[in-house]
This record gives sequence, structure tokens and C-alpha cells, in this order.
Amino acid sequence: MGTTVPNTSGTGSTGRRHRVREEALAEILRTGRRLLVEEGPSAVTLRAIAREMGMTAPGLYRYYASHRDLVQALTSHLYEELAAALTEARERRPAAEPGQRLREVCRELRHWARTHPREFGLLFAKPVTDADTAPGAAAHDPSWRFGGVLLELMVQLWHRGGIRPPAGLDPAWLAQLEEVREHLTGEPVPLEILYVFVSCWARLYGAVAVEVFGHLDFALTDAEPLFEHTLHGILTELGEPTDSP
Amino acid sequence: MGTTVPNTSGTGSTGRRHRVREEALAEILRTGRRLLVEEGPSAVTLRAIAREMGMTAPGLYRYYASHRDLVQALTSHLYEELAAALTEARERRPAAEPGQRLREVCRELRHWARTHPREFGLLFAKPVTDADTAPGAAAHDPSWRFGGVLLELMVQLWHRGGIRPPAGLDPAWLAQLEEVREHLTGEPVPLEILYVFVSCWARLYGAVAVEVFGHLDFALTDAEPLFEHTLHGILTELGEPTDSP
DNA sequence: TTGGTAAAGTTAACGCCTATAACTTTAGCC
DNA sequence: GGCTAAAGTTATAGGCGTTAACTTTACCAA
Repeated sequence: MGTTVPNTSGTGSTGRRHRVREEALAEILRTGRRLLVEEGPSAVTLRAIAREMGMTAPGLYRYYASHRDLVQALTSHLYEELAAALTEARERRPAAEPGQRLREVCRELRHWARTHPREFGLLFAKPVTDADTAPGAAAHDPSWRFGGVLLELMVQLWHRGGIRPPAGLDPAWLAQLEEVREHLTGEPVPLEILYVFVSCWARLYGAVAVEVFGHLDFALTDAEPLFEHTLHGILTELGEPTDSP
Repeated sequence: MGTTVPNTSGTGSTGRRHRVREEALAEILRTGRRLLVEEGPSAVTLRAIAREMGMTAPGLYRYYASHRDLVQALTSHLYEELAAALTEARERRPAAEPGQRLREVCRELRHWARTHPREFGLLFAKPVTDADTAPGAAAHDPSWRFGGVLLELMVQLWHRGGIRPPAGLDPAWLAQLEEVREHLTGEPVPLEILYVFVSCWARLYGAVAVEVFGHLDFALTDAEPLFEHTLHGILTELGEPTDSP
């Protein structure tokens, strides 16, 4: 390989070099996001980003190998931000019981989606993911930092014994879940919990996506009642007592 | 205006002219769809369609005013196709009770989505719909030909008295629903039915979208158990007795 | 039958985009 | 202070939507 390896550690001037590069990377993502938010996903182009940064498009290839890679980096960043928001919501009332905390986390998901519709669209409206999400290649995936927040709380609910998963689960499904069990959390989650987790996630996703993607614009100007109704259903499915929908 | 108005009716040679034009319009959509299915949404370009048809891109402007219009026409066409598939599923067993027919329709929705993932993505993964879906501008919209199929069956279920909508509905939501009530079906649907309709649609959408968009690839290779579980939950919410999930 | 006319389709061009190649400048390191 | 690699440049190729100006085609009416 090359004779000189970049001095990534240390405080020398290479450290500065490294820092400048990191700052450039951050500015690219910052600019890309601003374009996404202000003008939509189709405005996130290499040329536009470079233009905003006062440079030319080919220069960006020093930082990302392709436009696709850049958008993917932006996507990962947004997943982490969402995960942080959910975590923050979970920690809002640390003493509360898991059901209450889960409720807060779900509400935060909706809130984040509503206040960041373009970002939510980028993350969750992916038309047929063309590749590379093979079963088992989970948790490392940044897209599961946020899913873990939900799962953890469900595990806690399970510890309290509240969850009564339905009997007679499909054996084929259980076999599939087993395969990814330990990828998601440290401790051995019972398969039934993963079952309700996936089910509840689909339900939560449906309620939020349907609202944010505008599928209900024909009927509703405020989808909060729908969401609370859904949330009530989810918590009921988790064996959690809730107030009226 | 012009002195000669195209002879749209009649069997004269203008009728032939008209027929040729219709055929061209159909071929454009056919070609666009083939590109969508085989190479994804980004491949549906004016130039590619024209190329496949043995002509040049500007010629297409004789048929559609813009690329956006063309894609929108394709979208409408797909909505109608989906509506036809759901209707066909509904009529599969005309004598069955509404609950069974609704189940068939839901399964057909999933089946269509799985066998036409690119089309489903085009219809339902729309990132923030940039405009023009104002509340009340419903039923004429082709996107509600298929929703009507679901709603009609729910109305029938209501006639049988099976649906027990939750009490204490949010008044704000009821007021919103009232506004679109008669747009959707001929008869006066009680608002509570619209309530459960929207709720069930969100749930159904979540289950199907989560599967087709690949959000479950990390965990599942076969999402059918999840779907049947969801379907069970939906029918239960509609007060319909079902077999085990 | 023949001319007028409007539709259908063409080429040429503009400005946007991703991406590559070849070049210049800059800045760290020995 | 010179070597070297990174950062950023211009130039270029090819694809895209879209418009303008042109040619061809086919209908219809005098």
C-alpha cells in the first residue's frame, strides 16, 4: 500500500487536515438536507449542493463516490436523528412505566414525521429497495437504531408480564424470527415479542405514513384522532390498559 | 375558436383519426408501464418511451403536456386497474357475507401489491404530495375508485349491524368526516363507519406497505402470517367473527 | 380532384443532471 | 524547502425535460 498512512489519531497538523475534511463532509450533508427540506428530494443534486457550497460538482467526488452514496449518507444521518429523538422521548419520564414511555415514543415518532415530512419520506417511502437488505443483516443497519428503541420498551413490557401474545403463532414465522433474534438486542427476546413488535410496527407505520404521505387529505385536516385511536389499539394489543381512545 | 371542430362522434374518417390517436395514447402508457416494471420508476422517461416506440421525445408532447402529466395518466390507469382487481375479488363469491368478501378484497390488495411492487410503489409511496389534494376533492379522484370498494363492503357490514364503532369519537374528527360523507357513496354513511373505514385502511396500508417496501426484509422472508394477523385484527375491529389469526 | 389546414412528428438547441479524465493548486510532511 | 497527496478545477460525454421552428402527412371541403 501507500508509504504514508494518514495520521488519524494524534493532535498533529494531520489532525487538522482530518478535521477540515470532517467539516466538509458535515457541510455537504447539512446543505443536502436543507435542499431536501426546502425544495424536495429531487432538489438534492450534486450540482446544487456544490453550488450552495461555492464549489463545483466534481469536487464532491472527493467525499462521496456517487450521488447515491451521498443520499445514503444523508439517510443514515436522518435515521440516527430519528433514533435520538425517540430515545429522548423515552427518557423524558424515566420513572414512568414502560407502557407510558412507549406511548410517548410513538407520539414522538408521529411528531417527528409531521415536523420533518420530507425527511420521513426519504426514510420510509423508499420504492422497492433495490437491493442489499438481506435477512439477518439487521442491527448494524442504521435503519434499526430507531426500531431498537421501540423493541426495547416492548421487552420491558414483556418483563412486567403484560404482553399476552396470541396463541397458535405460525411456525414458519417463528422460524424466521429466530434467525434474527439476537441481532436486535442483547438479551434473548422471546419470539412472541418479536411477533407483536413487527405487528405493532406495521400498525404504527401505517397510521403515520398514511397521514404524512397525504393519503387522508381527502377526508381529514387533522389526523390526530386517528393516531390516538391507533395508539390505543397498539397498547391494547400489548396488554396495556389505556384510557378511552 | 377554430372553424373546424374534430368530429369526435360518427363513424367517418375522423373517427379513424381519433382511433389512431387513442391507440398511440395506449401504447405510450403501455410502454411507460413496461419501463416502470422492468427498470423502475426512474426509467420512465420521455426519451426512453419515445425510443421504445421508434420516435423522438418531443413528439410525445402531442399527447401529454409534460412528463409529469404522462406519469399522472399512468398512475390513474393503475388506480383503475387496482380497483378492477379488488372489484373482481369482491365478486368472486357474490353470495358470501360481507365479512368474507371484505377478507377476499383485502387479500387481493396484498396480492396485487406483491405481484406489482413497482406499480404499488408508484401509487402509494408518493413522497409528500406536492399539491392539489384538497379535502372534499375526493371521489372524482381516480385514487378513490379502489377505496370505494372497501368502503362499500364496510357499509354492507354496517347494514348487518355487525360494526360497533367505539364510543366517544372525537367531535373534531366527526366534523371533518361529515364534509366528505356523500362524496364517497350514494347513501348516507354514518360518520362512525367512515371512522372505522379510515382506521382500518391505515392498518391495512401499513401491513401491505411495510412488506412491499421491504421494511421487514431484515426479519421476514414471508410476511403472510403478519398480514393474516392484521386482517384478523381488522375484521375484529369491524365486529366480524374470524377464525384464529 | 385538388388545394388548404391542422395534426403528427422531425431536428436543433438550451439548461439541467451524473459522472470521468486531466489538469492545477494547495497544504502537510520529512 | 522540496516532495507528495489531497482538494478542487475545467472540459467533456451522455442522458434528461422542454421549447421553437420546421417538414410531412392525412383529412376535409370547395
